[in-house]
Amino acid sequence: MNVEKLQSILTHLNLEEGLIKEMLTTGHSRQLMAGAPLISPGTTGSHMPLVISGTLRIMREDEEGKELFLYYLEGGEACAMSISCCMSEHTLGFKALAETNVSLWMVPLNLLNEWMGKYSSFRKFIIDSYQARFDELMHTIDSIAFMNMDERLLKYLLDKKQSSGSYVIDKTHEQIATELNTSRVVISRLLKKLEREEKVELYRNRIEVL
DNA sequence: ACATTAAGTGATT
DNA sequence: AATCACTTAATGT
Repeated sequence: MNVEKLQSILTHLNLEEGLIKEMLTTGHSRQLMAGAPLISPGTTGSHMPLVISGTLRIMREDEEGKELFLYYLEGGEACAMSISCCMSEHTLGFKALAETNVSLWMVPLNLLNEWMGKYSSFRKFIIDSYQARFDELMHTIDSIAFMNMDERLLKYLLDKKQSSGSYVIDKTHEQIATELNTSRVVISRLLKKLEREEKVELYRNRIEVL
C-alpha cells in the first residue's frame, strides 16, 4: 500500500539496502486519522514512529493539561523523543497528535542500538534527526522568548502557507491560540488587525493569507 | 425556532 | 498580553 512511498523515503535518506530490508521486515505500518493521538504523556513507547506522509504535532503538556507546541514532524522525519526514551528508559513526557491524516512506519526500539552499530547511515540518520529537532526547538524557544505575539502569529500564518502550499488555513482562532500558547481573544484581535492591514481575510473556520 | 460554537469588542488588570 | 463578560454571527438539529 504505502510500501513504495516508504521505500522511496528510506532511499532518499541514503540508508543501506540491507538496513532498508531489515526495517521493512521488522516494522509495521500505522495510520492515524486527523486529530488522533499517537502518544500521550506517561506512556513508554516500544516503537519509534517514522512519518511516511502527513504531519504530526508534538507538544508538551503541563499538570493542568495546558499544551505547549514544540514542533511538527513531517514526511521522512522521526521522533527524536522516542529515541531518547529508548536509550535512557525514561517515560515519555510529551504528546503527539495527528495534524492531518498520517501514515507511519513503526520501528521497534530494541533494534535501534543494534542498527546504530551496524549501519553508519542509520547512525547518521539518528544524529541528524536529533540535530534537526534541536534546531526546531531553538526556533520555537526564540519565538516564545523574543518575539511579540503579532510577529509570532504572522510567522505562523506564513509557515502554514508555505508548508501546505495554499493560502487558505482551515483553523479556528481557538486552535491557533492553543498552538501559539495564548488565548483565543488575543488571536482574534491580532487577526483583526492583520485584516485591517489587508494581509489576511477572515471567515468562520478559515483564514486566507494574502 | 432553538442550541451550540466561532468570532468581535470594551473594560480591567 | 491575559482574563472577564458580553454581543453578534454562523451553523447544526
